Amino acid sequence: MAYWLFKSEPSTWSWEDQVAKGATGEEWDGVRNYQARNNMRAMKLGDRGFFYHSQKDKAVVGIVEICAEAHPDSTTDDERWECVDIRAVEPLSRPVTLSEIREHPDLSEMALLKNSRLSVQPVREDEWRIVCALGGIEP
DNA sequence: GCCAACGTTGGC
DNA sequence: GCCAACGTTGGC
Repeated sequence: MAYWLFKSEPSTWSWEDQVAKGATGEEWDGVRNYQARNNMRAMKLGDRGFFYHSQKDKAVVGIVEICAEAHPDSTTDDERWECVDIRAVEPLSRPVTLSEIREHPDLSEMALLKNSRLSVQPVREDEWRIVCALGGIEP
């Protein structure tokens, strides 16, 4: 199983919006960046991801699961762009903020810090475990 | 609201 | 295929 991180501005699409979609989930559409798209193409059914709120929150707030592998993005006719569907699994007991991640010595390699503008990122298994621990949930 | 970083576009 | 111009993102 692989791990990922999905970044969203809460004013555009928030964790609460994601939770409201329930087990059916929702397309992670609108991505127009090749690196982010390639990451989504690499995702397998059942892979897990962090849901990160950018802008005001700047924190990982929940766990999501891939519930449909890459398929054409319904918001465009441009066949270059694909997306996966994700569904909310559970919220973190407490959000893990960007500053906490930055301060943690074992999280310094996270794409969130190294490539802050990438909206869909891979997360290493050790990073996954640490952030889950900080968030007060089981990995 | 500003600005740095960075990805994309388009002219050459 | 290079690179300048431009647009967008996201932290501060």
